[in-house]
Amino acid sequence: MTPSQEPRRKDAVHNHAAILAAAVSALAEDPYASVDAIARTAGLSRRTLYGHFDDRDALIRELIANGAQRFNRIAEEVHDPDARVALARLAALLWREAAHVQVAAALALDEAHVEGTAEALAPLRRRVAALVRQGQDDGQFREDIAAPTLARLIEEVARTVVARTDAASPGAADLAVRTLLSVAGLSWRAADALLAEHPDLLTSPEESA
Amino acid sequence: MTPSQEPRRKDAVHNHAAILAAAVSALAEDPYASVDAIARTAGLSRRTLYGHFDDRDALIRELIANGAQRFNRIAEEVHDPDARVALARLAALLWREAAHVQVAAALALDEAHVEGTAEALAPLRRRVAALVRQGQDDGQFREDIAAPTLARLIEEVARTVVARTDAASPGAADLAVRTLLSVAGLSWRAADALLAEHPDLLTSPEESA
DNA sequence: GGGATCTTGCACGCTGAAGTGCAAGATCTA
DNA sequence: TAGATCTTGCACTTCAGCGTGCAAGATCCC
Repeated sequence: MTPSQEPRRKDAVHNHAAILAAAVSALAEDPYASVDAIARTAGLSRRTLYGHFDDRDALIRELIANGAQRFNRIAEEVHDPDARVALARLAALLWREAAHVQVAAALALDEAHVEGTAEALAPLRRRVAALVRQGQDDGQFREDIAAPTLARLIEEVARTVVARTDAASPGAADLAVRTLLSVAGLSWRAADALLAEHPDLLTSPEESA
Repeated sequence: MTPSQEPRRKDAVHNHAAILAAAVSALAEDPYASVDAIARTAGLSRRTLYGHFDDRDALIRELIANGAQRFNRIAEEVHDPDARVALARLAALLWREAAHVQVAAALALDEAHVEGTAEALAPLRRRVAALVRQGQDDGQFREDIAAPTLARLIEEVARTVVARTDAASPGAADLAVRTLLSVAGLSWRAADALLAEHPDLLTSPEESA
């Protein structure tokens, strides 16, 4: 609520960020990583962590807030008029935040934080729901499953694919995108054709060699 | 290994089973349910549970063995020559074991028991892998994803759908079946048509009114 | 009924993780 | 460089969950 702080030393600022980053990677591996493990991952002592966060929960809450902001921003970036393309793009963009998504997914399933994450991710959820409705209205998405259910299904499958796939392996992002289009109702050939028409949705989002 | 026991009192036998059943339902809700919670769910004291199982791990192992046997038996039951139908039927049959599947899924993700569950479920896994290969050979399943990857994807999605769906809600089983066919590469209309041709795959497996 | 078998409550001990206080030392910043 | 700000190690408390010993009472089975 009050992001402004009285002037802090730069190493403190740095460490605060380092702890959050460490929490992302540690929790992505083990959703129940201890405070000690997180601190150590950040190269700091457990005691120091408590200088930055009141308790474990405060850390988690800040993590959620951070992640949600990223995701919701991404959701706003997607503007394609074609719901299929929009869904694919959303998936591709979120893929780049894989580690963050994994943590968010884990926390979203953790009884203790369901509420918080649900609330924070509401904008992203709304975007998905809107996409699904549009996709169905345009006759591009499946109609054998009611829109809210389908939206939820897509969320869950996305969660799973991100969480249970080695993000580093080549083609992993493609697999995620293709899977979501399939769940949305497209045949694999239709999805394939769609991606062929939109090469920007494939593989590396940066135009590296 | 030695299921035969010297004669045990019938209440003891009953309680042993009750504990296993309680473990299924308790762990389905909370994968980290305590021994105490499980015992209480069975209407027994924690102390009694330790009379039936050496420790928590022994309980879990017996649970895995039980569940795996059910699943593997189901996997053997499926004989349809059409891979699409076979996959759908497999999903439909497994759905009836939802609670057991949930536990197995949770345990399969738990670092401490991955190995055990993986081994126990190998037959089911092989069946899925074979189905996928056949489906691809017959040109019915997607070919944009390599067979082993697709098999894994189907497993993961199945896991998710079962775990994250209210098994009691009407049509939940249908949703699971349709989702898996989609992931296999079918368009939703193709899946719909397939299910229309095989009404026995839909809804209640028993022929109730 | 009576002996064997179970169940139960309670009191332990053990472990791991959370969170705190404090004083000494390291690091920034003005 | 000096004072403010951080970091750290260590000792401590709390708490929850696991696993055990034991004796008293309940239940079963012959």
